[in-house]
Amino acid sequence: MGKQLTTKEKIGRAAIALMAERGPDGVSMREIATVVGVSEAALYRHFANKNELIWEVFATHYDAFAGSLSEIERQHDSFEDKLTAMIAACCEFFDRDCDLFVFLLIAQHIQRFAPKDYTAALPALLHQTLAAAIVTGEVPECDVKVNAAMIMGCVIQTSLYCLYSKPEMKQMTPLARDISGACWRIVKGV
Amino acid sequence: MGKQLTTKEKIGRAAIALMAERGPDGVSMREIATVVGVSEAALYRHFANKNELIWEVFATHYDAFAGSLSEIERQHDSFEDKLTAMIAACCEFFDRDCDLFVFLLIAQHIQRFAPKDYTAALPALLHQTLAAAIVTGEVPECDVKVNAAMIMGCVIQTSLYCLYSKPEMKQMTPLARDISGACWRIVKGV
Amino acid sequence: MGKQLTTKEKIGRAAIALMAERGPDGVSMREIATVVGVSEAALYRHFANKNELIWEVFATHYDAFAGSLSEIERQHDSFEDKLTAMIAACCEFFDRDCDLFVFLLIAQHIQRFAPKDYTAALPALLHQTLAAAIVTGEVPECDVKVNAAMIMGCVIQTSLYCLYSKPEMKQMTPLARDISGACWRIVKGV
Amino acid sequence: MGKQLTTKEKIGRAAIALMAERGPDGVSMREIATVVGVSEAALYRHFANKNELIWEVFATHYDAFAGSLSEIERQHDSFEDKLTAMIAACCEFFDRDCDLFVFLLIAQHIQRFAPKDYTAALPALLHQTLAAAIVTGEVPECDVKVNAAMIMGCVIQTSLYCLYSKPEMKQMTPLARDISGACWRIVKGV
DNA sequence: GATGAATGAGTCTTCATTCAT
DNA sequence: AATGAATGAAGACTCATTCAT
Repeated sequence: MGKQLTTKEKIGRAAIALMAERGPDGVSMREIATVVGVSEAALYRHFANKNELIWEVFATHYDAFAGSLSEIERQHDSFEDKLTAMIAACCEFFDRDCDLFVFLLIAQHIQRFAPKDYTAALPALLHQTLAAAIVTGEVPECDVKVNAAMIMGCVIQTSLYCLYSKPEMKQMTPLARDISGACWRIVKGV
Repeated sequence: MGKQLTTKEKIGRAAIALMAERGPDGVSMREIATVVGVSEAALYRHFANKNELIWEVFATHYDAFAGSLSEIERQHDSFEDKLTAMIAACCEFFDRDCDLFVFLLIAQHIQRFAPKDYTAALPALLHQTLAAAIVTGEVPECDVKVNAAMIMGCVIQTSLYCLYSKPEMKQMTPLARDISGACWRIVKGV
Repeated sequence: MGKQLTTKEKIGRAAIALMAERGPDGVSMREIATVVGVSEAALYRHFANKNELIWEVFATHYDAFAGSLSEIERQHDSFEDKLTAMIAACCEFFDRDCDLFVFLLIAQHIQRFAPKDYTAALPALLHQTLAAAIVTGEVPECDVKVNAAMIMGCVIQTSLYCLYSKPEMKQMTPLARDISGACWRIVKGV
Repeated sequence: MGKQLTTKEKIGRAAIALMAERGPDGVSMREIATVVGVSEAALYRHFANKNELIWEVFATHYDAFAGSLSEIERQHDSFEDKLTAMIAACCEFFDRDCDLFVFLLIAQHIQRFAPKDYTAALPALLHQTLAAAIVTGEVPECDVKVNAAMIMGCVIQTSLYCLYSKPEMKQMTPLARDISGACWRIVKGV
């Protein structure tokens, strides 16, 4: 049960799968329609145009993912626990739905389709969490944004490594402890 | 003096500038030609087609950059010095020629245009350097590829942060010490 | 009534008319679209590409024509009657739809667009008919393929003569008896 | 000796070879230049433009061939001898220089490049020869143009048969007697 | 909800041709 | 004689989008 996808959801999934691989500009509406098995015109019954399709699909999943990470953050007390749990969640997410992970976190060009005042929720979450940890003295004073960026970099780049490792893609979950350990050392300083 | 660029070089620069921003698929030959100030057909006297233009421009600069990093690596003795110097070089490169840096290191989709047997020189360089440091005991045993990926992630993601920081782009060079410190802690372990 | 052509058929007719005159390479998709009165893009809803357009149009009509000749062949008993009737049919065809005749029989380059294993049905029909006549003793032993070629040559070249005869094109039907007489003499030998 | 071709001659030969296969519209100036081994611009030092190149190359060889056939015609007395010799000459020509033969006699579209008042010398020669034979009573009264067309058809279509016969092209010379015999029967009537 | 047909603008690419050197 | 660089026009084809049904 629950496997019944609406046409709109199918379109979203197809867009994600295709664009994870080739980016928004590399995927045509025709291609998406073909994969879904509907006519091109049908796409326009569900999304006003290509831009809105991309953005709506992105925003929906991005918000959901950011929300779940935020939830995880709230469920842990120490910064180290928060960090470890969030990174573990990212790794599990990658292993569960690699296309979506890539689409959300790696296809940078997606930003082009964002509304003017859009601010990315994920970096923001990391900033706050890190800032709070500085206040509590768990981690020493540091440039919050730079350190948040490095943490994201550790996760994203290892994902890319897993993605492109041949002959068959590697799993991220086994690397979760290594990554969170490294990130903890990044912020913990000397 | 000496700044006389050939048409071919101008085409390459235009392609880099445009594609750094929007990726290969987001830039048309017409656009490149317009920026350079020549006809579209003129591009084809210098590059067989769009794919070759992309790849030749990428490979030329990528090889040069990888070569210079390799040189830097050779000029230092301890792993910590190597790492610090290489990251500093990356930061200076970003500040000096941000478009090219982005085109080379961030626009991942470029890989699509690579010949079959292509292997990226930059990760390879990091792998070797790190592996050697493990042998000498400078850094403890670890998964070389994962740690190399995290180092690259730290550099790339902070670059992205600088790139998108408004109102005006930030410089990477002031962050060089922070980044190399973090990377050193990543690999040095507990 | 009944003359309502679908767009696809109109495209086919336009292609035939234009290519009969100038050959496949001499006619652009734009030209065909203009003649039909649709956009260039519309052609691609009906044919995958130019090659397939050419080949599908050719094959459809060629098969139909070969089929009708084959039917005529079956309806007659003696070889002389078969030959006479088939040549008469060719002449009537030319007079009825000169463009199509030229497109099918004269524009030799069409063969370039054929699938690998394609064998022309018309020469094959002539070969069989002639071979059968040799078996029954109606015509003396001879090189079937060479004689079939000469028969086709008589029809095609007189068609060309009619086509280019000025001021106004000549009719083939009045020449039918002359041509079939000549062809009969070719094969009957001394 | 004598194998030293001028650049202009090389261009002509290249054009013939390429256009015999794909027709004038199927061959680009670039292709010709590449085959000859000169730049495209060099072609324009020898021919004003593509049309003139095609026409000049065609006219030169066509006139030469028509002249040689005309010579052969003059060297024989009876119509049967003339016919036999001319057809033999065609067959030898085909075997000696198939590309040129095809370029001259089969690529019909060449006519498009002819000057306004151009009249084909080869059909004219046949017409005259045949008309003269009617006057002398060697062949019975008949439509000169139609019969000339059929004779040409016999030669051209058998050439096509040889051209396309696989695996390796057939020779025309062995068929010369068959063809001239057939042509003689065409015109000799009952 | 969905589709087939259509389109104008745009894609990459090739064309014949020119011209300074 | 020859060439490398250039170009405007045209080539085939794809794009996102619309609309009558």
